[in-house]
Amino acid sequence: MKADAAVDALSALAQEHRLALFRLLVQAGEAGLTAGVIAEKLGVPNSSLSFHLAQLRKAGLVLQQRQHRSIIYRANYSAMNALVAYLMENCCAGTADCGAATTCGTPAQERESA
Amino acid sequence: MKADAAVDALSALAQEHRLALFRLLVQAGEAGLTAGVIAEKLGVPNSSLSFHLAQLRKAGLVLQQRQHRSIIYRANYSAMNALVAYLMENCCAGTADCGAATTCGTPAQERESA
DNA sequence: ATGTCATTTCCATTTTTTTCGAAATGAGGA
DNA sequence: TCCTCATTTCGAAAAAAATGGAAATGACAT
Repeated sequence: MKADAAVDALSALAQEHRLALFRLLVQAGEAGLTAGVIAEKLGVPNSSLSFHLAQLRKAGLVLQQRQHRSIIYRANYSAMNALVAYLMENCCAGTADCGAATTCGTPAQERESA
Repeated sequence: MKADAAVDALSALAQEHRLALFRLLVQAGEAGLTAGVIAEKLGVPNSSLSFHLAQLRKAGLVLQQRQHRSIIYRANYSAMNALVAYLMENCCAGTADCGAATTCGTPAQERESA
């Protein structure tokens, strides 16, 4: 993962409505949610929601798929995992004492292909 | 972790210089780095760097400590881990198929006390 | 083909964030 | 005490992001 992509992903999550939206999708799992349902749950106008969904999609954190008349949105778990790995890359100066068990101390290369 | 705190942390990381800075500290480990060294490594004016350090500190992602004439900055690994846990809270609708081994499927309560 | 419903685009406005030079602060060391 | 060096605050200007109503799009069903 490159720095630009990481900034895009973090910017996408760094907003009240988008963070709530992303967590909604993370919790919804494979089933996902339609734009309409999301707008209602968040209490945000459609035009605003559409703007926020586009940001998350541009950052690669959310995937969409048409289903009948609605469009279903899902969290992209692998993008999320890549972001976390990027943040913790080569952490703790190799001492593995930061508590990030899954990523700490692992060289970047090994993780990026996973 | 509350939503506001998570937005603050994500906003703090969602900026080119601050993300580079945080990763620098993550990789530096316990030894940390002085403000002066960071400014030089990032090629950012002191006043700008100070602004960015304050943002990261306000978000709880970075800790400071005076050492002789300089001030040493360190990444706050536990804040980072809490943020990741928040993002993945109750994920995948309980199916544990999103690859977030350490947090997926675990109820929020169990993790927050860890 | 036409109607209908879900979602997106457009636009102007408002709010928030970033920038950095110059001056101020603050903690040692001599 | 007084000097020096590291860092922070101030301030004002520039850049970027969020908002929401109204109009446009696009796909499905009849």
